[in-house]
Amino acid sequence: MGGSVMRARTFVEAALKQAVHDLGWTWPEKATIEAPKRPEHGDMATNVAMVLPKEAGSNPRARAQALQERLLASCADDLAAVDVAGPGFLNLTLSPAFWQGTVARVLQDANFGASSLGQGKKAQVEYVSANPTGPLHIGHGRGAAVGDALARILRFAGYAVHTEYYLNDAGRQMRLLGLSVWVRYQQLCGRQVPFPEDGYQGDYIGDIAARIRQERGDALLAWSEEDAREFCYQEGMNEILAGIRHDLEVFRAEHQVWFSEKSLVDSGVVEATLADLQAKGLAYEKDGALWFASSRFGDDKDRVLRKSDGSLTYFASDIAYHAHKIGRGFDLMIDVWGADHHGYIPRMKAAVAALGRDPECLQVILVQLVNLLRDGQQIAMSTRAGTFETLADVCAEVGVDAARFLFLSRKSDAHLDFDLEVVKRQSMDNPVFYVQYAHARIRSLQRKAREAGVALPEVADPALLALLTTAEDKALLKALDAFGDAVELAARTLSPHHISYYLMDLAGQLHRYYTEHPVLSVEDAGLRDARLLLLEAVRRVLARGLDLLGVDAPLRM
RNA sequence: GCGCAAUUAGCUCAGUUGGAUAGAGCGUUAGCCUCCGGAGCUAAAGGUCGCAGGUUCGAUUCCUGCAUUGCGCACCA
Repeated sequence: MGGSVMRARTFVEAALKQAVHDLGWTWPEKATIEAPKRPEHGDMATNVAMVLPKEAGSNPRARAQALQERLLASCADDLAAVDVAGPGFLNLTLSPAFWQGTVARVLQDANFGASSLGQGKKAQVEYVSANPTGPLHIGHGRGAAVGDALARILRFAGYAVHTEYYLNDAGRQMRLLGLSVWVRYQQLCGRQVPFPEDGYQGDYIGDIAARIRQERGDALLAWSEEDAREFCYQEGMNEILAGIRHDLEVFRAEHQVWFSEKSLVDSGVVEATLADLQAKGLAYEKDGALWFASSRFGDDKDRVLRKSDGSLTYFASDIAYHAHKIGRGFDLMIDVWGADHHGYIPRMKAAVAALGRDPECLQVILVQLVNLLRDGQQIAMSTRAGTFETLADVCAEVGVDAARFLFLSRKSDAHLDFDLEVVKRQSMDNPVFYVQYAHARIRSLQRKAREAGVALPEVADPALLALLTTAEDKALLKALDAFGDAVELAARTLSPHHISYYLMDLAGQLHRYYTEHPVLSVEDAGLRDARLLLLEAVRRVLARGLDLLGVDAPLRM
């Protein structure tokens, strides 16, 4: 077997399947292969002997013993031990050489840990998509971190990923934005105009109005009400949007496409989609409104598409948008939403079904609200500006790395306390420093080595790697080997936090190793070189893992 | 009232195709610097995985009921 080019799980799976096949049995779907928690259970364990059909042999333990003999005969070089345990578990211990080969695999493969899970399928991640009516706040930041990390992880897992921001530039909120700016402008010009009750009250509205007045003077007062409002809306949205784009760029959240809702309406895609639904008999007129028969696809009730006053609901353009996505050939559509929109999922899935697709093509990631604190005291999240509530302000205070890592250290659908003082702290309260420190420590060691004239060996010679024999060596090697498993888990479950947990574990292994084993001060030059190679492999995996989260891997701290 | 989610150590949380004695950090306690960065490491204490049933060789994981908490239930966005 070619154990030297495979990850442990891949190797074990192939060897086991071959052994099962050789014995004339078929691999059961329920069989699992996993790294056991307890070291005495070997490096990899399988329940295959227990879940094989009864007719395959007398009892689980006997089947396990047959497999044991088979494996020892065929893979003696890579297997140090095969044990039958408990009710029929098969515990495999891989040879030291196999684990040591992990260093070479990492150093030779620039994409170590990458997966072919996605098989090149087209996936789209739509995230943030906040209405451009004000600056992004901390909650949007969490959505941005999750969406962006998801895109990075899915790319690494073999998907062709596109990222997109859906711009709600049509509808009531936008009219209200225009009106809010217009009223502020008039007030600046000395007109006594009452501010609309549901208008946007943030200071940024006044700033926009002031800028318009600075550029145009009182000229707008002579315009028609409609023209002035339209102008104020355009100016307001453009300025706010520019701010959003800037904040996202600083936050390292990339959107390849900014998709305009207005363009959907103007180009007739919305009307065409509604007509299509009607033609299929899935939309109908009632009480002067147009309804979508979403209850036929599992939703609680039917939903309005066009109100009796003739205006479209947001749901109508949302359906059209997803029809457009489907038309662009995405196999997987991922929408990142605020968790308070969870009630919206059944109707959106119903829409996808009505458009003729498996509703599973749409995966909605819910992102819970962020509780912003300072020293345990909650910071009010009002619409007023001034406190540290915008994403930009928070990033300026705690840094992008710390903010992103914290957002990605928890399941997205769980409440999160974001304490500004804790996130600034450089301790395990704030794991980003723990992981980054591990990377910086290795860099520091490599600097020291260079200064001492010690070069990293160009090839990871198995004879050198054979010197990596301690318990800490093996723990580190196994952790490196497991990177691909973490990537696949994160991609499969659309959960970036698995990468964070993996990195905290790997960093912990590194710190332990560092404390336990000297590298440069060791007598034996061969052992020194072997350890340098191992640490470079760890550094590369740390850097790649951090990159999947959009977090910097620093040279020094 | 209906629906969705959550409930794991004192605190904050991991634990996804059901696996062997349930994990991490913080906090607490006791240790580790003549040595490459102590922003680190080691160890201890700490649990009826909300409660009660069920499914099976085996359940924190799957099913049912109940309790508590949060969110959602518009011709709102």
